[in-house]
Order: sequence, then C-alpha cells, then structure tokens
Amino acid sequence: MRGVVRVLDERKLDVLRAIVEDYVATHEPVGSKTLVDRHNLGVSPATVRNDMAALEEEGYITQPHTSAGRIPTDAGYRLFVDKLSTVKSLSAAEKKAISSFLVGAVDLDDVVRRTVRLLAQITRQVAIVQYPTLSRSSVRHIEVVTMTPRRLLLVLITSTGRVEQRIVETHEDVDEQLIADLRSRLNTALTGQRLTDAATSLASVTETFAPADRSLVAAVVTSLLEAFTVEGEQRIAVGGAANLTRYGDDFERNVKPVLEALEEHVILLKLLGEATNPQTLTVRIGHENPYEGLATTSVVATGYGSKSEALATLGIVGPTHMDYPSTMGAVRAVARYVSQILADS
Amino acid sequence: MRGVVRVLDERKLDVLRAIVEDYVATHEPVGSKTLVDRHNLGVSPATVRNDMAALEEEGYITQPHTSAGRIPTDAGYRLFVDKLSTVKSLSAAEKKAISSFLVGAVDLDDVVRRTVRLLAQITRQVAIVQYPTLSRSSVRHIEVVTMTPRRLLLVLITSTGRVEQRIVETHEDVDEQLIADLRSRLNTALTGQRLTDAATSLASVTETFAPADRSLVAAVVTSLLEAFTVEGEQRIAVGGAANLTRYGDDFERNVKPVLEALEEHVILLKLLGEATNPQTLTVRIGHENPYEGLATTSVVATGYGSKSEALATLGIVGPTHMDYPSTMGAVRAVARYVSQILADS
DNA sequence: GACTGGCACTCGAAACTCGGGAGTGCCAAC
DNA sequence: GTTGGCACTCCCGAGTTTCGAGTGCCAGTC
Repeated sequence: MRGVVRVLDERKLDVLRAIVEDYVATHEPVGSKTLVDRHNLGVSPATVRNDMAALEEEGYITQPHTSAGRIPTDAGYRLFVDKLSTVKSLSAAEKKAISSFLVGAVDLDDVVRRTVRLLAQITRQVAIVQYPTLSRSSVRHIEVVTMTPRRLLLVLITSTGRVEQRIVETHEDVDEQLIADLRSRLNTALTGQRLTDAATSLASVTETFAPADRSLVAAVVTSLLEAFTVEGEQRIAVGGAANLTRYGDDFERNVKPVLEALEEHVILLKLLGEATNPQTLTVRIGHENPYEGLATTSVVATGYGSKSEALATLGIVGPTHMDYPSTMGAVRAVARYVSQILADS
Repeated sequence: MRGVVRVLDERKLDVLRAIVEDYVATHEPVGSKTLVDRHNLGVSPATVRNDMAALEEEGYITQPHTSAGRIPTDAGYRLFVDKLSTVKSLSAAEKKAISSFLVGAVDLDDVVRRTVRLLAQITRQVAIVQYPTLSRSSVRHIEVVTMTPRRLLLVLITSTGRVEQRIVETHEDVDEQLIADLRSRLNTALTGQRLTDAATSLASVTETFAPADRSLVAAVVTSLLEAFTVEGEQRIAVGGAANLTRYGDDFERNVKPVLEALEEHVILLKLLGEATNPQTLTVRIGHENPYEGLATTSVVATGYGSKSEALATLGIVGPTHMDYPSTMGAVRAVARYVSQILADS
C-alpha cells in the first residue's frame, strides 16, 4: 500500500519537473501530449492529465485559461528548486573563463565591475553585486587633506581595499599643524580596528584635543562616523539590463517595474539582504520577493567573501521562468571565484 | 519677387515647425487637416499639402506609408533644432528643485550620482554623466599604504576631490621605511601639478632612488601613470533607464540596442565625446550618432565645469521624437548648476 | 484500482474580411 | 499662389471564421 502511493507521488513530481523544464525552455504552456512526447515518462497522456489535475489542485501548476496547457506557479518553482533539481556545475571552460575574467582587476572597484559584467554575461540575466560591507572590515589608513582653507577631504582606506571619501566644511580656516596632528592621532587610535569598534574609539580621540580645536575635530569625527556606518554599506553595482529584453513582450508590465527597481538601490539591498551566507544560495521566487514590482521575477543570491563571514552579497534578477539549476550554479561559482580573488588580498 | 519667395519659405518652415511639434506631442503621423486645425496657419489644408510635398521633396519629412500623415526625418529635426526653435528656460520652481537637489552632496561621487538622477528625472529620459576628467585636474595628494607585505595600495587624490586607487603587487616584501620615503618624495614632486605634467615629473622621481629599490619604485610609478591617464577618464554614470519604456512599443528594435549601448561605456564616451564646451549644447540626431544601435535616438550633451575649460560632459539619450526645446533647456540648466557646485570646491 | 483510449467540448490564436476614415495628389477655378 | 473638390489609396480596427492544442470525463482493460 505504502509502496503504491509512493510511486504515484514520485511520478507526479516527475511530471512537475518535466513541466518546469519544458516551460523554462519554451516559455509556452505545456500540455499532456507534448509532455509525454518530449520526456519518456512511460505513461499515457491521459494519466499525465490526471496527475496534472492533482498538481493543479495542490497549487503547483495553473492554466492561463481553460483548454490551454499548464504553467508552474510560484509554489511549483519553489518545489522544483527545493526538491526536484540539483545545482548545475559549470563546465571547465566556463570556470576557466571566470577566473581569467576576474584576474587582472586593478582595484576593488574594478573587481566589482568585472564581477557584475561576468555574472550578467554567463547567466544572461541582470546581475547585482553589493560592494563589500564596511562594518566587517577594518581601518587600514585615514588620510586628511586640506583642499581649500575651509574644506577638508577625508579618505578612509579599509582592509578590503575600499576607499571612502568625505568632504568636511569648516567655519574657520584650518591650521595645517592641527590637521597633521589630527591625522596622526586618528591613525594611531584607529588603524587595524574593525569599523564597528572604530566608531567607539573615535569618541576618545576627540577628548585628547584642546577645547579650542574641538569644533573642527568634532566635524571630522562626525563625518568619519558616517563613513564608518550606513552610508558606505549601500553601494551596489548593476549590469546586464539589456538581458531584460528576453522577458517576453509584455513590456510595460514586466520590464518597466524591474528597470525601476534597479534604479532604487535601497530595494536591491533588500532583495540581496538576507543572502549573506556564502555557503548557501538564497532563491526568492515571484511573490516571495519583498517588492511588488518584482512579482514575475526571481532573485538568486548568495554571500561572498571569506568562508566564515561574508563581506557582501551578489546575485541576479530574472524572470520566474528561468533555468534555475544553471543560474544557481553560475551564481555560486562566481561568488566562489570572487571570494578567492578577495582572499588573496 | 524676393519678398514673395521669402514669404513662401517662411511658411514652409512654419509648417515644418508645426509638424515637428505635433508629432513630438502625439507620436502619430500628422496630416494637413489636423495641422491646420491645431495651429492657426491662416491657410487651407490644400496649401499645406503643397508645402508638405515640397518639404518631403527636400527631405525634411516623410510618409511612413502612402496615404498617411507625415513625420519628420532626421534632417527635419536637425532644421528644427538649428533654426526653428529656441531653448526653453526652466521655470523658477524647476530651478529651485535643481539646486536643492544638488546641495548636500557629500563627495564628488555623490554629486555625480545626484546629477544623473536629477537629469533623468526632469528630462524623463536616460541620463549620462561623465566623471570629471582627470587630465584637467591636478594632484592634491598621493598616499601609499601597505596592505600586506607584498601588496601596496596607492591612492591618488585630485583637486576635483576625486580619488583614484590602484593595487600594486611586489616581488619581495617591502620595507616600511622605503614606503614612507617614497610617499614623501612623490608628494613633494607632484603635489599641485596637473595630471598631464605629473606624468613627466614621475620619471625624475624614480632616478632619486638607489638602484636596489628601483624595481619597487618603478612598479609604483607605472601604476600611478596608469591612474593619471586613460583608465581614469572613462568613468561614467547612467540613470533613468526606466524611461526607456516610453520609447514606443517596438521593443526589440528600439529599446534593446539602447540598453546595450548603455552598458558599453566606451560607446557612451564617444557619444558625449565632442560636447566638451560648456557654452554650447551638442545635439546628435538619429543617424548622426556614431553608433548604429542608436539610429532612432538623439543625444543632447554639453560640457560642465569651469567656464573656460570643461571638466567633463553630461547629457541625455532619448528618442528622436523628443521635446528638444525643453530637453535642451534642462540639460543646459543642470550643467550650469553642477558647474557651480563644483566651482565652490 | 490504476492506467488507457476515445470522445465531445472549450477557447485562444491566427487568418480573413470588410467598411470607415484620414490622408493624399491632382486639377480646375478664383 | 491659393483653394475647394474629387477620386484614390491604404492602414486600422472590429467582427467573423477556422483551426487545433488541450482538457475533463468515461468506459474499458489488465
């Protein structure tokens, strides 16, 4: 008895898998006959129809209209991703292409730019790469430069090779000696510290200055604090928008909201948000996304950086009917290679 | 006799102007009757038809198919822009919006990002802003930091507040003392120099070092040279891609090539290329563009920066049937405000 | 009881038809 | 040079028809 039920269930899953694969390949609703023709399921179309009815009942597939084939629902894709597919590894050639593409980056910005491009190219989807998060890196060096008598430029260099800059306006002309002093004290106090800890150390630095100089120092400290925290974490690079053309033809409904979302880096950060673990791939399908404009869209993301703690996240945005196994494989592979490149730093 | 010809020509131009304005507003071919109804031309449709036939003969307008209205050709738009329209100034409210939008930028990157966003918003078109060109600015400070024993980070700070970074790998562990020495000599020799001149000064710096240290110094110098020249000039920011949705419905033909072009910063640089004079607006219409994918697209660009010499260029890309007077006004206004913001630096 | 072949039914997509209307070019008249 | 009139063109959209892939259901088979 058990055995029989088991076999039935398994076949239903086979049917679902076949539907997803077919629909992803053709972008057309798939019917029972076509399905039997293309995959050797070993049963007749009528049987498949029964299974399909059951799958529809359970919410995994749906019909765009009566007497059309079935297409997977978000739940169907979810089941497919969770249970019915395995992440597809890249070919040796592809792996080679990745590493040769990333080697030769001149600085961190360049690494990120190349990564976006690469990811967009091999997934043929829109790629999103978050710049390494500051809070997890540490202070390498702080530079204070006077640009005009009343304008200072602060430059923060982190252990990940990232450079943050801030302009500080002062009320009075600044004293070069004071600046030199400030520069050296800041570096003494902060170099090597995590950005999160550096924030607290900053307070004590202020206290070592004469009251007369405090207002200038305070302005600089405020600006540095800003650089240490929020502001810096929000940088993102996007690429491959031209791949949106393959979303189908309902332009206004499918493409426009995605383009709009891509301009709103805040939204993108939310999308990538929780995918901080470099060991796992996060997949958000259709309505699982926290943004309604992306209801026909899936996000595949993962963390990158050192194995123990992620520096940042990267991923792709594509139509729900994407090739999940390949896409997930590509995202995972790129994340690994980028991590490696950065680890060498 | 002269007078008569003159009048005729003038009316023909009026007709062309009316056609362009109508077509830009409706995006539909415009016929003789509609034209007479909407604009008070003071003549009958039949007369307008004669003029239209003449204008078509001269290549300024064309029919999508027999028995349809006329639409302007690239040449028609060109004539319109050159002779038949005046750049439209922005309203006081718009001007206020611009300056309030740009004030409060924390650094140069931020200025550029805000400018792109602003320009895209008020023109409702795709905006492109080139980062200030390095070669026209001068060296403010050079920082050399050791990241690992065999890896140096170079940071170049320019007078425009721009920060360039380069990573240099060395063959042997570096000596901290040497680095400090190098840092100070570089700053002594280069600070205040134009980037173009700095390149030549670099050579002489190398010579002041002991032969044993030359290989390290040479590596640093090479990397700095790179930062001084090409690489740095190619940065560009793009925004407002969502506005591409209003290009019409022939998605594959109109939108895709534009999206592709937007990813190719090299192409964008060519597009902006010659618009370096902040006093003039450069308009490239349709096939005048140096890139075939943008044949249905116009580019409006201008330089920005100090009045005498431009730092860089900015502009927009939109369909040929755009509202030129307003768009040109917006581009010009934004360029002026950005110049002002930067001049305060 | 699970699977299968057969069958009537549904309904969207594509092809086709067709009239309306906006637009044109030409011409004779003013 | 301008205008009203007129015959002609041809796109567009609405309505119609056909076609076929696909479905659900049912009776029959193993």
